[in-house]
Formats: sequence, structure tokens, C-alpha cells
Amino acid sequence: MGRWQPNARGRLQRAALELYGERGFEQTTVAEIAQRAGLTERTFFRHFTDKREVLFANAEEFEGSFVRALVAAPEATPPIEAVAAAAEAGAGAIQSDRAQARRRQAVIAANAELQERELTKLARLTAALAGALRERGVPPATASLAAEAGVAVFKVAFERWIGEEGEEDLPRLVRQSLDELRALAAGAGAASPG
Amino acid sequence: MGRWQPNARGRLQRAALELYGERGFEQTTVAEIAQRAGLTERTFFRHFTDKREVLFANAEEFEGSFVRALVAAPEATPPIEAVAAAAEAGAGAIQSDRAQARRRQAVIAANAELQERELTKLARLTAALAGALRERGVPPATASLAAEAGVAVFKVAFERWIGEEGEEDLPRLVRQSLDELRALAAGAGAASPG
DNA sequence: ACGTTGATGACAGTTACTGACATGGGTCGC
DNA sequence: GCGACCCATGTCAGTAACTGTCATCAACGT
Repeated sequence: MGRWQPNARGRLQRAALELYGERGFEQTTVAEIAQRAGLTERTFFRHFTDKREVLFANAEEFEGSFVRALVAAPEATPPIEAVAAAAEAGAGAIQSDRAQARRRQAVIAANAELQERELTKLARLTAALAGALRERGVPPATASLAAEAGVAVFKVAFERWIGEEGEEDLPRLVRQSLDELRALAAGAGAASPG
Repeated sequence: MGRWQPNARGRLQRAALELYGERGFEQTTVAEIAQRAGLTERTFFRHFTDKREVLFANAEEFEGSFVRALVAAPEATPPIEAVAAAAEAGAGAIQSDRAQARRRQAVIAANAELQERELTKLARLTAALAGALRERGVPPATASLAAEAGVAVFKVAFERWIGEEGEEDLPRLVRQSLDELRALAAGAGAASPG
């Protein structure tokens, strides 16, 4: 048996999510998280750069599934289709447990600092997608716009998925949101006179 | 003569921008900013909720010019055109001094926490635009997508404007970026074989 | 055996941020 | 003009996030 209980990082993540959910992000101290995980405050900061980051540990993995799908798209695929494929892949990587996603999102929605961090993760994702598009020969500005569009489409689909009770197929919602964006860009959607 | 020097808030903003530029955001303490402004640390936190916010004091004003232009657009304007008009208006509100914008942006680009706060401001702007679109009868998801598209277009134009030496007309760059987004959504932009 | 490694603990220090109370010139009612 | 209040600022004490540094001690290789 090792000197310490295994999976310190995972225990910290679990303890943090629980406490943030129970009493809120601000009302939870890092010392409390560490105590519940059977560790010390100092060890928490060795695993996570700050108090928020513990909720975003798998962001890299998520970003990876997004980017891999984009890279895997055939060369001739138009940028908007390539990012759409990436968004669908990212959607597929998440949708296995909607309950977990809901809990996490509820915690984030309850605190401005956590929302701020989530925006940063999405910005990282956007930058990664834009970079991958540039690698394919897409001009920089076009690459940025396509990446932003793809992430926006994903966000809208994700909100619907979290919010609604019936629909469970996130990739399908992604495709649907993309179609709406296309219609929008084509000039559709004038407000009905009222 | 008043008991205190006038414009405490402005003095704090100026001192902060100077110090963040001179020695960096992290290397500057709030006590130093307050001292340069001839005030105390406690007074700084009465004017700004935190150390970052001092750089984003006019975000509301900026957001206002954006939203006002959207509200002012004729009822029949398609959503994408309405947000485009808003983005052009916001562009017009900024472009009076590119040098100032450059200084500010350099400070922000040098620090992750400041970038995080900027993302939050842009998210606020996006939400405000989406809200205004909904008021016009645009369905929620479409409103969100249109708002995201408008802000993305603005961001791309702004980056070009800050980066390049020649072009000075930010609204024109906004219109240009919008055209690129339109082409993108229509399926253009397949990578050239190579 | 023995030195090294690596995850953790212990502890002190800095600084962002908050709450509570004090101060004193401006201003308004009279 | 005089007193009562107002309110921006000062003062001071406290909390908690984060950091640097050194100690510990099982595991592992040689």
C-alpha cells in the first residue's frame, strides 16, 4: 500500500464539485475542499492553479476531441462544414451523461467567476480551432470567423440540451443550430410585424 | 476648494493604466495605484469592484452605443443586418483614438486575468444584443446566434484595426468581416489543394 | 543497503478584498 | 449665518487565495 491514498487529484475534484454545489463557490474555502479530500490546502494548489480550475480539469480533453475531428475532416471540406463536424464530435464526447453536465453547469451558472473561467476555456477552444483551420490553408480572418461560428453554434445547442427535458441528441441539436446560423447569414429572420 | 482633489475615479484609472503598462498587471499592487492617485487602497475598492475592473470602466458606455444602434434599426431589418449596424456603431464610438486602444490592448494581451475579464465584457455585450433582438420578436436561439455573429465580426475587425498600420476605418473593416462571414456560411472557403 | 525521486505536509509571507467606524468639508433648511 | 445632516474618503482589523521554502518518507533502481 502506498504512502498516500490514490487519486488525490480526482478526490479534490469530487470534493470541490460537491462543496460548490452544497454551499456555493464563494462560501467554500480551499482548506475545506482539501480537508474533505483528506489533503492539505497546499496540495490543492499543486494540482490546480487556482480555486476555479478544479472544475475545468477535463477541458483539454474536450478541446482535443473537437480539434481532432476538425483535423480529420477531408481537405476539400469547406471551413464551416469542418467546424460543424468538430462541434458534432465535441457534442458526442459530452452527451454520455447529461445529469453530470447539468450539475456542473448549475454550479457555474451560480457564480460570475466560474462563468469567467468558462469563457476562457471556450476562447482557448476557439483559438485552437482557428489554428487548425489555418494549418489547412484557410486565411487567418476567415479561420477566426469560422471558429467563432462553430463555438457559437455549439453553445446554443448546449444550452438547449441542458435546458430541455425531451431532446437528448446533442449532435443533432448542433446540426440544427448550424442550419439556423446559415439561414441567418443568408438574411433570413426579419422580425414579424407586431 | 474642495476637501479632496477632483475626479478620484479618473485619477485611479489613469494611475492603473500607467502602472500596468510600466511594470505589468501582476507586479502592480492596488496600494501602489492608490498612492500614485493620491488616495488609499480602500478608496480604490470603493470605485472599482476589483483590480481588473479599473481597465474596463467604459465598457458600459461602449455596450450602450452598440445596443442603441440595434434598437434604432428599422423593424424590418433582418437580424444579421441589425447586429451589423450595431457593430458599425460600436466601431465608430472607438475609432477616435487608435493609439489609446493600442496601449490598452497591449496591457490586456500581456495578462491572462485581464483577457478573462475582457471576455466577460464581450459576453455581456452579446447577451445585451441578444436581448434586444428578442425584444424585436426574434426567436431566442436565433437571437443568440446573431448576437454571437455580430460580436465575432467586431472582434475580427478590431484585431485587424489594432494590428495593421494603414487602415484606419474600423466600421469599414467591420462591414468587410461581415461579408467574409456571409461567404463562409454560404459554404465558401474550401482550402486550396496544396 | 543506500542514494534518489516525487508526492505530500508544515509554515511563513504577500496581497486582494471586506466590514466597521471615524473624520470633516459641503450643503441645505431655517 | 448656524446647526444638522451628507457623503467621499481615511483608518484599521480581518479573511482567504495563492506562493516560496524546506522537511518527510515510502518506493524504486542499482
